[in-house]
Amino acid sequence: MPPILQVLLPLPLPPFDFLPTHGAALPAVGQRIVVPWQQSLRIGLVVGIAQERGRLAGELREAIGTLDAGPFLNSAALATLQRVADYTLAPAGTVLADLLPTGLSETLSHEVRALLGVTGVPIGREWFPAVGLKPGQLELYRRQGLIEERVSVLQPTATRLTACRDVDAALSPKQRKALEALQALGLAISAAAVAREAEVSEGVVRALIKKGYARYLPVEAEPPALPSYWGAALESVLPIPPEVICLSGGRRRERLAALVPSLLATIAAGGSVLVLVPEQALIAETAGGLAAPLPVAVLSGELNDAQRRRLWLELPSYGPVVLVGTYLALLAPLRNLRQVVVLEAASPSYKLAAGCRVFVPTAARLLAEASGAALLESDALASAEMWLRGNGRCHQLPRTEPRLHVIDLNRQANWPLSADLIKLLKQVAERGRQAVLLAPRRGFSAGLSCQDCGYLAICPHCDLPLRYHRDGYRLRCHQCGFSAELPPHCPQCNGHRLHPARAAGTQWIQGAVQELLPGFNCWRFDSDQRDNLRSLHNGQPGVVVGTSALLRQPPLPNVSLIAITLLDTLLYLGDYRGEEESLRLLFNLVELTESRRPLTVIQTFQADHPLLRALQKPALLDAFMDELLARRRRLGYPPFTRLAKIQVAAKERAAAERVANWLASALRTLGAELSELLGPAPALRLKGLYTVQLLVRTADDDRLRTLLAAAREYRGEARVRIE
DNA sequence: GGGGGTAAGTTG
DNA sequence: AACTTACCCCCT
Repeated sequence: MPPILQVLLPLPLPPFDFLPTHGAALPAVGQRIVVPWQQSLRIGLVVGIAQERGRLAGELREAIGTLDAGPFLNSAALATLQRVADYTLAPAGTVLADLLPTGLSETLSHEVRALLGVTGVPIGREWFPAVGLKPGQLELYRRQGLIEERVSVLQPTATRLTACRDVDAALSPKQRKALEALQALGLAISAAAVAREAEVSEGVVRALIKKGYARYLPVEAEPPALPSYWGAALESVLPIPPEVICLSGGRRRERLAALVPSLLATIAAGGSVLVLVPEQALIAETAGGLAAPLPVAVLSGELNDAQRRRLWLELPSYGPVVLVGTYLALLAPLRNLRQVVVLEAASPSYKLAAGCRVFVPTAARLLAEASGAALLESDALASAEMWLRGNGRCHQLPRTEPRLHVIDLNRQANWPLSADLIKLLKQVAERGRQAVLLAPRRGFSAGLSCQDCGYLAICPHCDLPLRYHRDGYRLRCHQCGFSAELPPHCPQCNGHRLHPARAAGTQWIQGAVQELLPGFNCWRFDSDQRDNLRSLHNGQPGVVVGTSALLRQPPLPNVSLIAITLLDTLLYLGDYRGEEESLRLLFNLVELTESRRPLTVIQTFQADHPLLRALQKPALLDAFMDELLARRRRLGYPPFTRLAKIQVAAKERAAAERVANWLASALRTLGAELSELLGPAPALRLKGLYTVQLLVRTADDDRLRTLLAAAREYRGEARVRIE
């Protein structure tokens, strides 16, 4: 009885069973394998080999063949894949498609031939490209056991020119010169290259080709160059104690520098390190900073297919190395992975927006567990989760006490720039310095409303206010992209007093600054308009108004003022983590500027918020984090519970509500208690779909999995998504 | 009887 | 996800 191969394909499905290729050696777990799939072939991974079969062997199809001599994923990566699938409740194939950046969508060479002694098929004993056969025919021969097949990855080729006959009397002197030059070159990139070399015109070389003295030859393409990074060496700092697993405080560069001794030690001991960053923009800075003292390789979305393939195939043969990458590097075949470092570990950019929607630091933790590697997370401000996990093993780099000026908007008249901020901006202009103003959103204002009847413009596809944009005087939905002209009068009462809502966006702030400081440079930087900031980078005076997009830019050299124009929006953005995330953003303001202590101004209606005290007095930060945790514990939020969001979406409001209510009752039937089920919330329209949200909150993973079983298997009139 | 569209079901 | 099948409408 032959064993059964469990093959995982990069499709939103669990592993499928196949019979091993007839007459071939049994593949290893982790190896790439080509299998027949529907009418064609697909590349998958062997994730298990079972002795007993789930269904009759006759119903299984036979694998076509493997692509490599050994595993494509190592056992730690395979275990991580499985753990991430368990954790996110996504099919393992979804996780594979999300996390494996190369190897499963190669172009294949596929050939067939008749088995020895087989007659009556229009195929001989010679290998023959399978494209010449109809898929149905191929499948028939397969089932009857008449043919054998072989597959391999089609290597990328390049065309080169080569000589194929020797010089003879039939050639003109110039042609002779060209052919001799080509013979000397062996393989030439092009006819033009030969012509340059022989100092003749290209037509001469073309004549050689036409006469059959030279011809184009497909050759294996050169391996693509891998990117290398150079940066200023990091200033050496005191190493952090070896037991530390959570690092916070300081600047990004300082945190990176503080990690170097630990990375050096791992490399010296023959181990490899994976350093994860949340976004592409941080790759160069990180790899550049580490490359001076350490052997560094990089794997991110910036690499093209050929580069990824090369790196993946070469990594197992590398010596100890620091691999700097985005989530695409999680499953990389590093030899002897001893340390996983997650930089900016609380960054919301780590949350995958599609597929299994895993939070990458969570996947990194599962990888570290599976490989027996040490895990170290770092961020300007530790998240509640990091703080709890790192209990007693947290290390904080010294923070400079900011020069903070909190402006209580309850006591100031001017809008959107308070009198105090205006005074400070004038000083910046007078002294020829730079200022950075961070607004809570792009556009002119948060909405358009009628002063007479209270009407507020709402998106026709979403239950959200339309944002008011001054460029082109339009209303835009920041959720679905809908855009409309400004109505000439109120659609509800026909009144003419339509006014922008007070919450000011970047356009409003920029306008206000330009009015205040005529002739002084004022740039805008948000996802709508990314002004060229070169003059500011060169140190020239000016103001830049932007959103948090500015934080991903290099720091400015001559900043004397940073202002948050409205803290309050930030505080109420998002969920129960709003406060923590706001404080993190405030700590990250130091990345805007090269100067140590620019004046930081915060305009707010809540001038006595505890967050501002924690920002001002670094010594109070531990107490702030402890209080944050205490509150999370009291209210039953993560990290003390496991929280899942179920999103039900349908075109019809009634369908979404029906399914959500059905799910809620199914959860109760499964034993969900009152405190474990929150919602269903009222239906909200987003991008034309009515969405209803349910939250499931349990004490542990197992309980969550039990309760979510119903939602996971639901197929019906609404789309159900679990995060 | 078939083109063009959508919804539902299957893939080993 | 990518594909097949079933079904409907409408036209010839």
